[in-house]
This record gives sequence, C-alpha cells and structure tokens, in this order.
Amino acid sequence: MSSKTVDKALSILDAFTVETPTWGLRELSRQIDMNHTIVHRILTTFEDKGYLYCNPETKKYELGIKFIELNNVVEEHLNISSIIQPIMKEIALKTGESVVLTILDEEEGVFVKIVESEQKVRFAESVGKRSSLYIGASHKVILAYLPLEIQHNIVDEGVAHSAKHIKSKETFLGHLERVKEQGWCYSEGETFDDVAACSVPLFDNKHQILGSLSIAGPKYRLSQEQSEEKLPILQEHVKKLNAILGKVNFPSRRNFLTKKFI
Amino acid sequence: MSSKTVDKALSILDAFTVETPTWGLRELSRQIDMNHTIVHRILTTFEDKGYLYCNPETKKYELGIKFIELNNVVEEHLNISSIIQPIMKEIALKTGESVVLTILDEEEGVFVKIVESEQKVRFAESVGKRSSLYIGASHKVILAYLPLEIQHNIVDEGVAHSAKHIKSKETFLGHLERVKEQGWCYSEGETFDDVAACSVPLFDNKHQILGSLSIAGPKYRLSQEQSEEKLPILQEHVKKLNAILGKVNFPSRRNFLTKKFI
DNA sequence: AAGCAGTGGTTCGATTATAGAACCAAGGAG
DNA sequence: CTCCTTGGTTCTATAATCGAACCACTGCTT
Repeated sequence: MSSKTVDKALSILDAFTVETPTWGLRELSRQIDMNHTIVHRILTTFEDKGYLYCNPETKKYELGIKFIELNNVVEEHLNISSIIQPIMKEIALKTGESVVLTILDEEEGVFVKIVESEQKVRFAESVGKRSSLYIGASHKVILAYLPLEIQHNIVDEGVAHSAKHIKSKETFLGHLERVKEQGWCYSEGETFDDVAACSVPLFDNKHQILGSLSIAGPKYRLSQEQSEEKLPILQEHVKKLNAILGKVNFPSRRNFLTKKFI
Repeated sequence: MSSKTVDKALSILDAFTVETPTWGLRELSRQIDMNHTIVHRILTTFEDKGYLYCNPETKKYELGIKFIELNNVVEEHLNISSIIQPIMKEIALKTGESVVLTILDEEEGVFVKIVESEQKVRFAESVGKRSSLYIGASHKVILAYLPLEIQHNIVDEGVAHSAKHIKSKETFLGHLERVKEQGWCYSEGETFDDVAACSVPLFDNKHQILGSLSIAGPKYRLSQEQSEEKLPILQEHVKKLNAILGKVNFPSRRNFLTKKFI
C-alpha cells in the first residue's frame, strides 16, 4: 500500500523537467488534472522544505538547490566522483573523445556522468537523460546482458515504436547476441543524429550487468573502424573499473528483474 | 497551510545524506521518531515512483537515480553547464586552481559546481555542501552584499557558534565592509583546513547578489599575495559572466529577504 | 531446539488530514 | 468598467492516514 498524498506530490515533482522547468499554480493543476487547492498545498510544502523555489515576481515554481545536494548524495554513494570519474577522464584523455557513464535503472538506461573531450562537442546537457534500452550502443550493450525474456519485451517495445534501426525482432536479437559475444557495441546516429558511440559493459560483484561506459563523438571522427582502434583503451580501463566495482558492492538498480518473476 | 503527509515524506528524504546514505525501515523510523507503518508507506511510495531504491538483499533504502535527473533539470535551468561552466573551465585553466561556484539559497551558501584544476587536490566531493554565510571567502563575499540587518543576524549566529575566525562582531562587520569596497574576499583554512580561496561576487539583472565564484587551492600555493596575482583573471571573466547573468534573468534564491520584512 | 530480540511488512477500525466547491483580491486586456 | 485569469484562502463532508497489534523471518543465545 502506498500513500495517495505522497504519490500526488511526486507526480507534481515529475512535472518539472528540462522542457518545462517552471510552473504556475493554475497551469500545473490543469496539466496534471488536479484541483488547484491540493496542488497549492503540496507546492507550498515543497517550498517550505526547500525542495521548490517560488519566484516572488513571476509567482512560478521551480526546482530548488536541494536537488543539487541530493544529487551529490547519490553520486558519492555510487563512488562516481571518487572512483569512476577519474577513470573516465583518463579514457577521455587517451581517446580524445567524450566518455559517457550509463546506469541501468529499472528497465531503462540513464546517462549519469559525462566527461567531455577537449573537442567542442557538447554532451553535458544530456546528463540525466533516461531512455529505453533498445536504442543506442550504451543502452544496447546493457540489454545484451539481460535475460532473454526481458530482451524480448524491450525489443517488442522498440518494434511497437517502429524504431528505424530495428529491421526485425529476430535480426535485432541476433545483433544483441553478437554484442554479448564480442563484449562491446557500436552504433551511429541512434540516440543523437551525427553522433556515434562505442560501449562496453559494467558488472557488479555478482557479474550482473549494471551499466556501460562509452566513448562518443561525431560520426565523421568515430566510424566503426576508428572506434575499434580506440576500443582497447576503453576495454583496458573498464577492466580496472570492473575489478573495483566487483569489490565495492556498487548498488545496482535492477529490482525489476527479481520483482517480475516473483 | 501545508500538507502534513508530504511534510513527513520530505523529512524522511532529508535523512538520506552523504554521511548516512542508506536506511533500514526500523532504523529510520527510530531516528526521526515516527511510527514505522507510516515510514514504510512513504518509503514504498518513493520506491514506486523511482525516488528511492530498496536493495533487495539488505532491505535498505537509498536515493534513486531520479535525483541525478532532477539535478540536471536544475543545472540546465540555471544555465550552469551551458554558460557558467565553460567560463569556470577557462579560469581554472588560466589560474591553475580549482574554481568553485557558490549559490545563495535562502540564508545559506551552497557549492553548486566545482571545476577542478589539473593539480591533485580533490574538491568535487564538496559539491552540494551547504553552510552558513559567515565562514569561507566564497560565503563571506556573498554576505558582504546582503542588507546590514541580515549581516548582523548571521554574524551573531557565527559568534554564537564561537567561530574561531571571528574575533568580535564589530571587527567582522568591518571586514565585510572592506570586502564590499574592494569587491573580493580572501580566506585561509575556514571551510577546509589547509585550503585557501579568493572569491568575487555574482549579481543578477537587478544587481542583487546571487552567489560567488572562487578560486581555491592549498594554502602553500594560494597565499594572499599569490591569489591577488590571479585575481585579475578571475575578475575579468566574472565581469563577462555578470554581463550575461544580467541578461538571462538567473533565478536568484533570496526569498528570505522579501519574506522577512513583510 | 527453544526462546528471544531484532528485522521488514501487513491489517483494520478510530481518527484526522485532505479534497474541492466557493470564495477573495489583484492584475491585465478589451 | 467589465471580463477573464491569476495566486491564494476558507470550511466541512469525506476519504486517507495513523498506529497498536499482528505475522513471518532471521540470527543470536542459552
């Protein structure tokens, strides 16, 4: 049993996105189809607690600095800035490309950290981006190490959305099989047009997939051949990283696996 | 009027800190003195909504990847990665020291972004750190531009906490006055032992203080003389930044000012 | 192996916080 | 001035919450 009130409160929070970062009271209550009284009460509660900020001039609400603090709690707990980011920086330096850390969160992949190369291609704004596992090398390499049943479900979902890079369910599942065999995945223009990526898997201490590390750059600089040249650098560092992740008990987020089958 | 239930839910969230990032059910309900039933209901609601993750082995709860997403919404809205961070990188490159962005949030200062120098001094884990305005150059330079009444309150607070760098209220207020006159603040070993910093103020489009930008490094490398040599670089870039912030209408977080006096 | 103390989690009736229509006051737009 | 929309408040029927008592399980001690 879960709390109706808190559930509503979190639905309200969910409305604050990169696309719509500020909301007026009436506007928001219309959007989520709730009485404005309750939206008002919840918004002021968030504000009192420092979770939202209400601009006194526009009377519009936006997410508070609190979320920068909470983000840090998560990053520290996942050892991102202490362990993972230094390795990402090294890879970025040696390959000259941006490095992306993707984490499996329930049935989706989230870009959790991006270390940009010196070259002027901006990815940083994609941190926090969440998407389904059938699209992009960073996500597909994760999918390749998940149970077949999950793969079927997610590929079905991709087919239903008529993803242009999926020719047929069978060929795509075969592709995933090869990805798992070779231990890496390359893709071009799937998540972003003109961007290519090469990804390798990350595992926890029980050898379960928990995410991926990718190098990403513009297509013209990161063809399949070029990325295969840089692959050994990526693999070498990820080997180190996986050895560490196997010890520190990185908290993987894969409850959907256990829950689905109970 | 604010929602009792949501208020409780947020108090529960507040328990998840860098120091105590995971909680068991009973443990947490004892800590915040709430019946474990209600804590359980709220925790599962957060979990259902992806805000918390429950480790199926330890049965302990921790903050979810969701907060990385919400952090990004805030950072994008504040133009941090698009506008501020590039300028911070340039300053870090030219001065060779780490650069810290501090934002005034209600009556406290929060380290919002840190760009580290190549030198091996780690600050990144301090992102999200929140503290009172009487300590550290980054915070004091903000305080210096706040109304005198606020300065009095906060310095009183510092005296009450017997902060070792405050000799007397009067000399400290005089110090703040000089900081405001000269437009920058230097400090040594206040926020962290062995760390010195030099800070300049950031203003919004109505010339109200909204934060500060600092260079920070180990004392031995950043004496007052050395930091004054690097000050022009900092000032030059912050001048550019302030010109931009004056246009983009950076959402300042200073409601305590307006609210206090109504 | 029985007993105990600790977990996480659930049930259900009494209690209490919430929901939402109706209401202000204020600010544009015409 | 009127109309419309805004943020915000009031008040009571109603529905969600509270919390004692409960279960099942685990690990420790006797």
